[in-house]
Amino acid sequence: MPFEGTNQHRPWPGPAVLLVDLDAFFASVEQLDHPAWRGKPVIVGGDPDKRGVVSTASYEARVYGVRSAMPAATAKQLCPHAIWTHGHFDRYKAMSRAIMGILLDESPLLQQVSIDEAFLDVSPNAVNTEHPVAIAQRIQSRVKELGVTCSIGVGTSKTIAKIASDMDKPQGLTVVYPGRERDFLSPLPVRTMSGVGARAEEMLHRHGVSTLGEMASAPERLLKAIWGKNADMMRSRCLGLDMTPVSAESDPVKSVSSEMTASSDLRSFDSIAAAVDTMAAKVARRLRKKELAGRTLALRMRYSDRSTRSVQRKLPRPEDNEFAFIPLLHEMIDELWKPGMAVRLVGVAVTGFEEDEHVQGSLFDSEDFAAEDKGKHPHAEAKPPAIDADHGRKLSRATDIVKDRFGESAVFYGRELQVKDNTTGTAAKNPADY
DNA sequence: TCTGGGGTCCTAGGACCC
DNA sequence: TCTGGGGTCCTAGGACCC
Repeated sequence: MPFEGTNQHRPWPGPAVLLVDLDAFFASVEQLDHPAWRGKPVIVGGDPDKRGVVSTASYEARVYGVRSAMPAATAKQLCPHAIWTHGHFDRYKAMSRAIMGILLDESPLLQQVSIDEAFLDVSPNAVNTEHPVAIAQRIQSRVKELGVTCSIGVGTSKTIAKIASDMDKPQGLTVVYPGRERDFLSPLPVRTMSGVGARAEEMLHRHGVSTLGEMASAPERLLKAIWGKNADMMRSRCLGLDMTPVSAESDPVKSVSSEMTASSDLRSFDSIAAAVDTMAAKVARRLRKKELAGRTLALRMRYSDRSTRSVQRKLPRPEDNEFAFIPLLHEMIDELWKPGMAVRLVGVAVTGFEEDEHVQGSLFDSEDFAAEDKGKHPHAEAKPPAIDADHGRKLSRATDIVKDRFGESAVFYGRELQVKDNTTGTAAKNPADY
């Protein structure tokens, strides 16, 4: 194989990028923490009987055809004897941090893509004279000492490293030497390229384009129809001409959201409002933790036929507490839901963060709010909000303190209690529940 | 009781301004 | 009375990623 092998004597001029991908990460951590589970099929995911999906399957479970994102009910049929867990996210985060620390030992140019994936720029230069393959091998052995494994792709760009990392799993090391990029990419199916999803693949196939080599010479019109202004970029990536640098700076957060699929469809305003209130409280709490406040509030619903609709509204000013969100969200429910409709998912999102603009309580702020609110809603005086903005901020900070001390499930709002049994939402994510 | 949750980015249409 | 575009902001929907 011209692209594989780990011959360190072959010179490596120019840029070198690694993509480090942790193998079946969540399942591997579970097997590390539960010695009795090692060598056995382990599935981390939601409940098979509550519309859950598979988050990660161990390689022993993959033998049975179990895959990530598969309905948990399907996975259960394929592998009835699998060991099942909802997972321990805080534990995975801690392990991920430790592994990212190992990568940072090798190069400061680390771009973490997700909890289990990161790019690392290890281009040889005056400071780093070591061969990229030697660095990759050392990373693999150091990660293994922590009790999990990783696969690594080595290439001259992020595109190449990413695709290479997928070629041989688990514990693979795939190297594409400089100058070999086009030959490596050209025979691969279009779907292997990041950015080509189900929809793009289908359109490409319909036009007789099935490999990256064919995509590189596909008509301008076709690529434009699929990727718009990114068409040229996608074409050059097929040619191995990706220049996107590994970026150590993390992008600012642009939205914070929470959604929940009910284990059975919601059919009343009260049950929908209860779920929405819970989502609003979760989003608000995460906003406060991140010291963010947003000006745009969005509500999303998925109906029993799986169609989805959303509405969004501007707030008079940036907010970070649920008492500012909930009255508005209840009005938005009326836009998306009419009696008789069955709802399987509700989601709440906040966007529109202005730089450095987390809001702390101020008397002037709450007067501004009242004035603007009156202007928009002429009848506001007849129906004052149950909790004013200032009181809401104080109340939400008080609940934060209780939750920090006693855990997320220590505080519930009245409506939340009604749906606690009915949904697959917050309860499953809370480590305290296991 | 098949098909999650948390994100980012792009597009298209309408409002609005000049 | 009939009529242009460019720019920007907002909204809703959808593709895609892990």
